[in-house]
Amino acid sequence: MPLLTERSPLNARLKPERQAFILRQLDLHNRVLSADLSQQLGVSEDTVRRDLLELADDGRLLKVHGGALSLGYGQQAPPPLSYAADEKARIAQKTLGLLRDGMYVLAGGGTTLRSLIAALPPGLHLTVLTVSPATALQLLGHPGIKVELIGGRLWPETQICMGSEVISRLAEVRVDLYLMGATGLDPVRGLTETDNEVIQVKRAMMRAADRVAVLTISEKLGTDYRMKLCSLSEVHTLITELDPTDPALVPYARPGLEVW
Amino acid sequence: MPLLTERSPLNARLKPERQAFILRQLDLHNRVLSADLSQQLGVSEDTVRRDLLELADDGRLLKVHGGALSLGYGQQAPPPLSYAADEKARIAQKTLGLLRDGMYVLAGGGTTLRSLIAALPPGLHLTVLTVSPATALQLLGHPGIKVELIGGRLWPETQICMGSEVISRLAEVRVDLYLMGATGLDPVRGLTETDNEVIQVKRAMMRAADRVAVLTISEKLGTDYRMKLCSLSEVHTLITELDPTDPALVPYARPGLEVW
DNA sequence: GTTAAAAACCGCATATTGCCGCAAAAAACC
DNA sequence: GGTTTTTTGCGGCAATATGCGGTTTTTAAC
Repeated sequence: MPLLTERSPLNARLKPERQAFILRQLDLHNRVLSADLSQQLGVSEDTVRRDLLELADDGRLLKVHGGALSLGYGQQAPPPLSYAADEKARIAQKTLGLLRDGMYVLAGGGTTLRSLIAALPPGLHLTVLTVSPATALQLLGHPGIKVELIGGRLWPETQICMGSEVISRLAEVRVDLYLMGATGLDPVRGLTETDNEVIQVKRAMMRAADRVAVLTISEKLGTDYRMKLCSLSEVHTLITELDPTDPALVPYARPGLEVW
Repeated sequence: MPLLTERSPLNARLKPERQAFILRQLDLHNRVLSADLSQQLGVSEDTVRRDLLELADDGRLLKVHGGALSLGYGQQAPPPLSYAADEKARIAQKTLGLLRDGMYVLAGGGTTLRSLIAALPPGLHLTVLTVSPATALQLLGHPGIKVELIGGRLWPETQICMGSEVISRLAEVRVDLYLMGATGLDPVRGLTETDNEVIQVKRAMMRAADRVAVLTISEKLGTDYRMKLCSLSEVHTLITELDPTDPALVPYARPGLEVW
């Protein structure tokens, strides 16, 4: 048992100093262990853990079992939620009803998906596959979720990985559910997109999934674009922020398509 | 028994003198403890506390539990970029000398890499492969750069894709340069890591690259961790924020290793 | 799966610090 | 010299911070 060397290592007796030290270590190594910090700072692990909790509450780091991680270097700004935050939160809440513990889920990009991720309950255990690095990074904040990133050429316009490499990877997997964001959605034309590459990727994802759920704000209902992705009959669940009985949703009701 | 430093505390009995003394101590040490000041000044801790309160009200210092901190403490680790932004910017500037138009480059994760990306000139044409989604996303801001994301299981601890899938993908590529961040770097033990998985990925990247450059702030020089990644002889270029002639870099000088 | 170790959590005891009010002392004022 | 104002110290009490023992949860190993 080492005697206290007259003073703790960095004279970090004041709480702000301790916490600054912790953040500095995090910057340096991206991860810290409570046990290490306890020894370096000369305080009990309980104190370290309380510091980590405070810093985590302030959004300065991500607390995990045994220590802490620096959170996504870039996107530590928590409020990048887009304009229709309320609607998307409602969509997220409904979507939770689709998720079961242990599921394999494909997730696209888009702000609606981000909102869903923010609403995921801590206890949920999922394996999520995605072509969107942003989605993948955001999912890291949820300890129960395993994240599989499908790599390939990353395009600036869509911020997702696209290309033949991605398609062939998707052909090798099978998942329970595909959570898809929509670009254009019309009762007659079905789902439409502006980019042909995106269509190829989304189709590959649909083929890989037992069930396809489309998440979209009602604003996109009735819009269509040049390129057709698929017809509504290939979608199993449609989730909007509206009540399922809302008149705007009537044109979409059909056998085999659940409207939530 | 209070030691008399530089000035007899008993001479500083008047409030203005006491407060001046406190501010001087703060300038000197960036931190003061109420208990210490009470002893040094020969007044009660209550008086010290009242002094600190006044000074805090005047915005001259930051009062915390147990003492006070010099201002600017909270700004030491602002969210935008990590604390060693200056050093990393200098590293980035040097690293640009390694890059040529049309190159294929492997990039790791880490804040040093992010700083480099921020410093990339607009005209530069590169193809960058990376296992770090955060790095990939940041690169999207540069029009001239093609981004290839190597997918796989994404781990929260490191925020990079790791695993056998990544390794086998890396075995299939060949690039001109690998820009590597360092965890531990020691003249004797070479490069060391805390995580065995990371080592596997980094080794695969080294095998894929004609040239390996290690980017690190000097703070990491002389640190080592449990697991050995490789010896210094396998590194071709070492870039720090220091001048290449700096004494701290002397132990690293050897044939075949350029120190920038 | 089961089991064992580690970490997290909880409540509590304790020590330190902060704050309020008061009274005495000092200083300032007339 | 007497009065007023400021300053200081002290006691009591609340708030904070920290460590410790016990239990629960998580993780990892088998």
